[in-house]
Amino acid sequence: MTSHRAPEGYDPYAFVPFAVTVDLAVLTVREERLHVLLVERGQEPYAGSWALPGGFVLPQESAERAARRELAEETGLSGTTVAGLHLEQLRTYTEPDRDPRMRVVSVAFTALVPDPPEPRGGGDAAQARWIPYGTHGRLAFDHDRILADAHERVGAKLEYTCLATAFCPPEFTLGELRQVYETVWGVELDRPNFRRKVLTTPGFVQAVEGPPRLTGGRGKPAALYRAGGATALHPPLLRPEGRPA
Amino acid sequence: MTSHRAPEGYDPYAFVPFAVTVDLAVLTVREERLHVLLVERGQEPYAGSWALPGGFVLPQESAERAARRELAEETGLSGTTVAGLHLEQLRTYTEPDRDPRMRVVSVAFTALVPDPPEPRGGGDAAQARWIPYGTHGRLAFDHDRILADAHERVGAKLEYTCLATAFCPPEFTLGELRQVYETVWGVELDRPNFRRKVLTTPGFVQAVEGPPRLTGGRGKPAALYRAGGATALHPPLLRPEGRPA
DNA sequence: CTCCTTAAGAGTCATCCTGACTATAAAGGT
DNA sequence: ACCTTTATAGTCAGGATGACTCTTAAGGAG
Repeated sequence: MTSHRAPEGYDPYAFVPFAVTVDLAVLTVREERLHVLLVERGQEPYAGSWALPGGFVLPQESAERAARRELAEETGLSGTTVAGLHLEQLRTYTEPDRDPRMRVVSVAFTALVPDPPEPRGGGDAAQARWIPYGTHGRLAFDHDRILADAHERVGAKLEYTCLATAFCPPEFTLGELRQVYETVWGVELDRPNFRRKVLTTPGFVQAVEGPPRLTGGRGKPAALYRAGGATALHPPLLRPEGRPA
Repeated sequence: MTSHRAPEGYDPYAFVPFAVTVDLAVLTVREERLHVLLVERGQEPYAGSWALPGGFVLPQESAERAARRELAEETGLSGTTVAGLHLEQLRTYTEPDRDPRMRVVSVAFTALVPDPPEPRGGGDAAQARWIPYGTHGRLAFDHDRILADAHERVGAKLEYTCLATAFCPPEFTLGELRQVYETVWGVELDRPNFRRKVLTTPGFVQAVEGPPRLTGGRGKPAALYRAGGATALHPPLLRPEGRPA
């Protein structure tokens, strides 16, 4: 069988049309908790339920472009801000009955954002809010599954990439970076060991000149760092206890 | 915006229908080389070019079911054999112009098969063949990209999962397992160190009772092993030289 | 039959990385 | 003045790894 032939010969409309959507698992760390951006659905099915933001891919868009467009619409972030965000394709969800209305294939993305702005309630959603991970009830469609997959994926990528800096503002302390790991993994890490690991990995972070940040927090003021150029972590920074599949 | 509303209100047919296909990067290790299952396209576009096997997702199928069905059709493997194969969703390719005929979104899968049967030339493809990785010319559509992504993904997963056993027959020697790593990574590994790592990782492999395999090869006969129950490798078995992104 | 080649398998050793831990410095709160 | 909190420096033992050496057991060439 050739790769792209329709079931009944070549005719673009000889088969059931699929709708293609994107769904976004937008994660952030706020006040030492992992938060997810959710929208409240305004219509059936699942009216009143929380769902991941997302929407249809337009005729001339790639899925990633659609994801960035939807993200800007939902969060009120500027287009240039959204353009720089870490956005990664997670997986595509294709179960025939995942949407009761019609056949919808959804390309899911994960986005990591630093210290997030409060989303505008506007747009087309009834409301869009940052919800602490796990405190939402059941989400619409298969979005529970998507969100769980996103969490697992992000947790795994923290191990062997420098992705954690995507949760941080441009300049951050090592304490804030450690907080990202602790929050996503749900564990406590040893401060000195974490520091040693980050600082001895070439290109993970780079020190920022100037005085320590004058923060309102307690304790000794911390030095500031920027994300370094590296993307991969060798050797990785493994989760304690070994990672169960 | 609610998650699944059509651009112009709710009407399943109010937007351009997308075709949804699956493409398969089926990899195997044969004669110390990585091979890919490719089909020769019988019609335009790209008639005469090699392409990844694949095809349209049928109305009541998930993408994974479609992938298994196509794989059975292309390779002539029995349904039960295909059911047990390692099949993993790789990524979805959605560039608007990736297929010149129409808007086609393709969900790509990676499959790993042990010592492969020669595919039947039958089916609908002009021919289906195992081709040594890299010796094919340019593939049709964006299949070069898909294949490269599959290679990279498999190489990465060998590091931190027990996936390598999916390339091996039910009973295999440590030399065969090492050959998988060497072939996919394109490096040579130290025999004793590889052996130590595999044997000290709980659940990676389990020894098979009985005499060593009477093989036609030279050298001391090797003991046989089966895949153990473990799926993750902790700590991972990292590629030499550090992995560039 | 004997030597050579090949690969399996056992073992050594130094180095690097990590986890656990102690200690000091510098801020805010009471 | 203390106490709490956090950053930062440093130590130390054990595990994992990379680079080796050595022995064992097969096939092939002469």
